[in-house]
Amino acid sequence: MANEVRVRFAPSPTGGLHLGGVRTVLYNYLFARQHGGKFILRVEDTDQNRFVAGAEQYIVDCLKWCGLEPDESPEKGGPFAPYRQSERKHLYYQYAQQLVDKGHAYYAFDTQDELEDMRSRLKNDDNHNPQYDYSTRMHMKNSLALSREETVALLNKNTPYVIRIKMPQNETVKFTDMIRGEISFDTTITDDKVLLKADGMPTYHLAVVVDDYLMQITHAFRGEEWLPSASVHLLLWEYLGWKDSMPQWAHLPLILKPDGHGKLSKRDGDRLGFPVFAMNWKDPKTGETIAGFRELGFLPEAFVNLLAVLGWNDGSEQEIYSMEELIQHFSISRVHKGGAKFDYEKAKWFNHQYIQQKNNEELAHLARPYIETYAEIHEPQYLVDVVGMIKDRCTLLSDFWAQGHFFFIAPASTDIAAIKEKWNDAKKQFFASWIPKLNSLPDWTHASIEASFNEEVQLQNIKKGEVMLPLRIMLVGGKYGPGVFEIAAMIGREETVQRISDTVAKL
RNA sequence: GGCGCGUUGGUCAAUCGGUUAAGACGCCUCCCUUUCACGGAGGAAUGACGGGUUCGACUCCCGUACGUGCUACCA
Repeated sequence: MANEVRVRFAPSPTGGLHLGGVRTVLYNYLFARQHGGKFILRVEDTDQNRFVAGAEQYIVDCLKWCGLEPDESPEKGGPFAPYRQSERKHLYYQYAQQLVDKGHAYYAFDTQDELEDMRSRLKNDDNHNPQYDYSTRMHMKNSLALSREETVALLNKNTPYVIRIKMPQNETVKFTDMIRGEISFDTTITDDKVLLKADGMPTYHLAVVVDDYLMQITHAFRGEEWLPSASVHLLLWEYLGWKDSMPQWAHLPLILKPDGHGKLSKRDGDRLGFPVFAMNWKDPKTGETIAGFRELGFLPEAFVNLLAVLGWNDGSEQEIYSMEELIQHFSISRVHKGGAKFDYEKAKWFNHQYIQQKNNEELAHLARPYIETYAEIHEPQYLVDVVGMIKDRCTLLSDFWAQGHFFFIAPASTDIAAIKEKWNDAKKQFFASWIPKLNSLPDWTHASIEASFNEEVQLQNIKKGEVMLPLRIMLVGGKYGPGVFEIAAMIGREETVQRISDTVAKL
């Protein structure tokens, strides 16, 4: 137990779960499984203003869909419960107080207005963001600048306050990141971060340290955006006297917008036409739904695979990995330092690969909902056969309808124009005389249909190519799909004849 | 502005001082296919820039540029 690997994913339940979040989960999960350790889901819901109903359940559902289920979580429980920081509120104050007692933190009574005032007063071209730090703290309303009596008086009057860390001056904080190697910061440049908010809730900075310690986290993986504040966390580990139990850090590279600047955000999805969230997310406030990979027709295995290799590779040429292979091959030190632009085309390629790998029974099961939205499926085996015939040309599960609708219902629209262009009496005659032959064909197989077609071509002295495309368009609606005689065999005699005569009538 | 982190084709990327600088996606050409795909064979396309160190740098060091992140009582 003492040396057990324990990692955690600590999302803030404020909305949909982003690609990058899922990748962070994945890397945590792989690392835990690889070391026979535990993967913990801890919900960081310390900001009550940003509470979003359903967001936590959504995250849990996403992890389930991806097959990345935690060993300990708010819903599952575990030896370090509760796993929701809002339910651990009572834990944090004592540590903040401990820091104040040791002189590493202090009470600050400044109101929002006073804070804003200081910032706007000090803001200039050389200082875009004035900080609450060594240079300003003695001019503010806090227990460092005020006398002991004044402080006590304010406290007794129940004046709202926060507790801030007192960042030391001119110290260098160093640590070794598992991905980036040695990283150092000058403590002077970071501000006196709020540790405990006026509502009694901890900020991320305090909560992450306290909970990582209490939950015996051994390795902490998080996004690169946390790097600048790592010095605060390191100092906290030290000041709280827990330095020896501090986890090893790894700051993951960001996933960037495919077209240029900045990290990928949910807005980019709508803008560029691809999903950013794992599953559909419906914002309970606006009612707006943001598309997810799942609903768009991605397989969870493909989604996990493509995320795994976005920023990591094992040095080989392998690109397709099962979860077991990922667990075996993954290595945090081979994760890239630089951010990666997300490439939706490549993402689709992965999904196509996984669709091809699946057997037809499984695929039929997965494609079923996408088809049932539009048409009734009478015979399960029929679906299985159809899926087998069209899976080559399906990249997303949703493609099964686009590529196979004509197996279930007559084409909603037929590309008449493409036939009309070269339509003539000879072709008209061909179909007119072929229909009765079809009606009297002794057996209805793609081979017999094709043989009959060839015979008729001979008889009418017409070029086969002249009538193949019209036939396809009549049955399918457009210039696509598997072999036309296979389609005819599948949809049956009656339907085939019906579609041919219906289309001919329109010409 | 300050500070951190990063930088190999359009994109994902291998290389861990000596290679004709892999591979994949996408793109282009051809083959297969009387459709569309799949598949097969080819092709175009890469070390930001400038200094060092070294017999030798994509690889190590330093600058510059560029990108990106942070700079909240948000995570």
